[in-house]
Amino acid sequence: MGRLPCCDKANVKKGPWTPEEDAKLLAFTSTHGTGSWTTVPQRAGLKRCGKSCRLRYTNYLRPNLKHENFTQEEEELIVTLHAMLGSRWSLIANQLPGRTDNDVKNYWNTKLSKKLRQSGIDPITHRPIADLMNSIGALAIRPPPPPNATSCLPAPALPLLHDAPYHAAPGMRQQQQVVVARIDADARASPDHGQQLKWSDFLANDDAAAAEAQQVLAGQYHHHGAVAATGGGGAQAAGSSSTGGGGGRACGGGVGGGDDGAAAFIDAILECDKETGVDQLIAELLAEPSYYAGSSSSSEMGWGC
DNA sequence: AAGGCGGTCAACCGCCGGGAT
DNA sequence: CATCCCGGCGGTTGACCGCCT
Repeated sequence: MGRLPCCDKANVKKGPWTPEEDAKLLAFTSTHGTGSWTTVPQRAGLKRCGKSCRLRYTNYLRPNLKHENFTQEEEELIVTLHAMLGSRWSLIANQLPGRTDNDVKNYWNTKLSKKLRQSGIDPITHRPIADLMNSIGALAIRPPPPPNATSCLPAPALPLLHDAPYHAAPGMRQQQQVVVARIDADARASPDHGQQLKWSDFLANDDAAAAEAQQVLAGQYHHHGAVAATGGGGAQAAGSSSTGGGGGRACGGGVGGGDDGAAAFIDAILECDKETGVDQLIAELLAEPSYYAGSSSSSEMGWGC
């Protein structure tokens, strides 16, 4: 059983707000305040869902909202905070007076993420894309093709040994999309194969992220000018690729810094491979031409035709 | 001129957490 | 403790607009 709808959808208007509706809502909120949104539509004489009223008010009608373009300083702050908090837009928006979470989210999705990508920074991890490709290239090992297979293997055939459940902080959810692929030999070759690396060992908890954000806002963060540089700064804020060093618990190293969970996790796996000699096996497998299809870059990565 | 296409952004949807009962 | 209700949040959608061919 799903939840009951928040309002009677049959009698509720949807779509863009008219100036008349805006005026009614504004008049009501200015005299009565916002109070209980579920009763606002009825009391304000609007055929709208309460949630719709709240959204319209907070994103558009609320006093002191900025409607002009984002400034360079705001851009840099968004990038920095996103590097630490992930897509927790309301938290980010709280640090930008006059901006709403919807504003920040839209601006990120349409402009900033693209800008970062063009600067060679992965907008999800805030690490240089080249680094990520190297990591993935070292990890994405594919099983030998079946005898009758064509030279093109589908990516989903990858075994996922470390795709274990973890308690991703909300801001880290997108990092679930990072596929960490390993070969079975890894687990067998490891003397500690009973233990597995887990994302959770490498993820910052919310408090830590929030604390760091506060440090940034307190002026302890020295940003690096342009967004491209700030992206690097984001990577810096999240720890360099070597900060995860020492590897994960399974291989006896220390746990990577919590503020760069994904990077530390990947680095720990690489470190573990080194200790167990699996990296040699991986290198041999990578050197085997039959694992690759064609010569395009995506094919070289073994991701299809 | 018209259709295709991509970018932008307001709005919706569904889930979640917290407070009230 | 369990359930309900509400507000808040993040992801997604779709309308609109301008540019290009």
